[in-house]
Amino acid sequence: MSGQIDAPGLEGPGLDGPAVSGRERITRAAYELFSRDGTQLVGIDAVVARARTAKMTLYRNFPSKTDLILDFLRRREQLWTRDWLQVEAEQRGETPAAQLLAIFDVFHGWFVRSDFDGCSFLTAMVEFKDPEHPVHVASVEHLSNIRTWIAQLAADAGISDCDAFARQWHLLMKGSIMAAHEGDRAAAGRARDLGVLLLQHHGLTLP
Amino acid sequence: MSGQIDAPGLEGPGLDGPAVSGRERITRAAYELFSRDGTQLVGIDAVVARARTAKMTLYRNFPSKTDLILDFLRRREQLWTRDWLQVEAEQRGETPAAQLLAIFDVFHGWFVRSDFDGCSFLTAMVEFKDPEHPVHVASVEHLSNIRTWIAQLAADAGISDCDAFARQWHLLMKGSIMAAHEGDRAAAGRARDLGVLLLQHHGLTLP
DNA sequence: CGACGACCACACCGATCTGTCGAGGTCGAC
DNA sequence: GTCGACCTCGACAGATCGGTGTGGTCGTCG
Repeated sequence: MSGQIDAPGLEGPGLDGPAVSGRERITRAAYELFSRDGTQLVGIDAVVARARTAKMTLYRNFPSKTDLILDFLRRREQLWTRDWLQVEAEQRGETPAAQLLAIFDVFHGWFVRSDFDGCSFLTAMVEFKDPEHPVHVASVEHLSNIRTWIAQLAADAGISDCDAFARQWHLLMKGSIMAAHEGDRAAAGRARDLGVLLLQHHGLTLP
Repeated sequence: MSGQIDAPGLEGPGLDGPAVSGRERITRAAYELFSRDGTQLVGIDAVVARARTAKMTLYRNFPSKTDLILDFLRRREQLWTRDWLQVEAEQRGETPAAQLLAIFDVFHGWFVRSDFDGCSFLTAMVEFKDPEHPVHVASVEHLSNIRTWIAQLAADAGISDCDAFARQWHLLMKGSIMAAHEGDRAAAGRARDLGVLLLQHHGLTLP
């Protein structure tokens, strides 16, 4: 039970772990603060204070705040994308098509959480609008990885031109997340309904 | 030609206008900088420098930077939403359904611009994640106004439950904008294709 | 034991942020 | 001419930013 993942990034021991020290404490503190409040608003001092470490400990492990943000995005991909979204969706659906739709069921549980914090990749991409900024580039890359997974599911479902399909499916995901940001708690269901239309358009019938 | 609007916010005289002074210069400078770079990254000094005014001129007209941002969002709704998006879309389509689809044609022309700067309402909403922050509230309000327009078009098209339809349509719009942020220049076409499916699902056939 | 390296606490740097103040300049109304 | 409204210019306040330096503490390991 305690080991079960029921929310993105909330698993594992907290910062009060006994033997957890140094870099790991900072990485976890940055994850909590960045995922909730974004990266621009949160200062180095806040990260250090939350990690209960010295500022020099941070700068001995990370060359700059930018590197800390990039590390956060990598961790986010591991905890949110892979360990949570992909595991949950593939667990809930039996067929690839059902797994695609299950993404929005998982999203629904995410959107109605009181501590819904949005997609860190989208947030970081918007925060760093300069397309050449490392954080922007990394965010686009992580988003692309999600799309690769979608494309694989689409291929398994027998959909031709699965790359174009994946971009459309991803568009629904991103649109629903922005709608959830606005406060629409039913956004996942709306995206799911559109997903059903798209799957039917590709000749897939659902149970 | 010169009086024709061909891009959001690029119409009208520049800052070099002769009799344009004071508050108006600041408002325009803020529009140019905020719409391109976001609101957090751009400082008061940058706005003042671009407007070629004194800082006191700004603070005599606006109580705080937050109020300047709120003024910018109101101006964005006038120039971008009403004068540009709504005018262009309703001009390109003859029927309400065609006007809805024309939104994505307009979006396509927007996405392929080299100076594509994204939706300021979405950007501001993400920049100020706190749901109670005045800028966040205002952004959600401006987004809601867009949806109201969509719902009216849907009602004119004879769609029942046009509010739910508008939320789905708006979801496609937001998803395509985020995809364009990622660099997908064909995002508008993908959203348009999904829009066609949605219209067909509501029993509408298109010319 | 002694050396080393990781850590902490705290002061500090220069830069930048929002916002304020005052002293003077320009110009139209009267 | 004179007044007053609006403007410009530059300095400054107070806070915070990312990032650095120092001095001292602790556990570990040769």
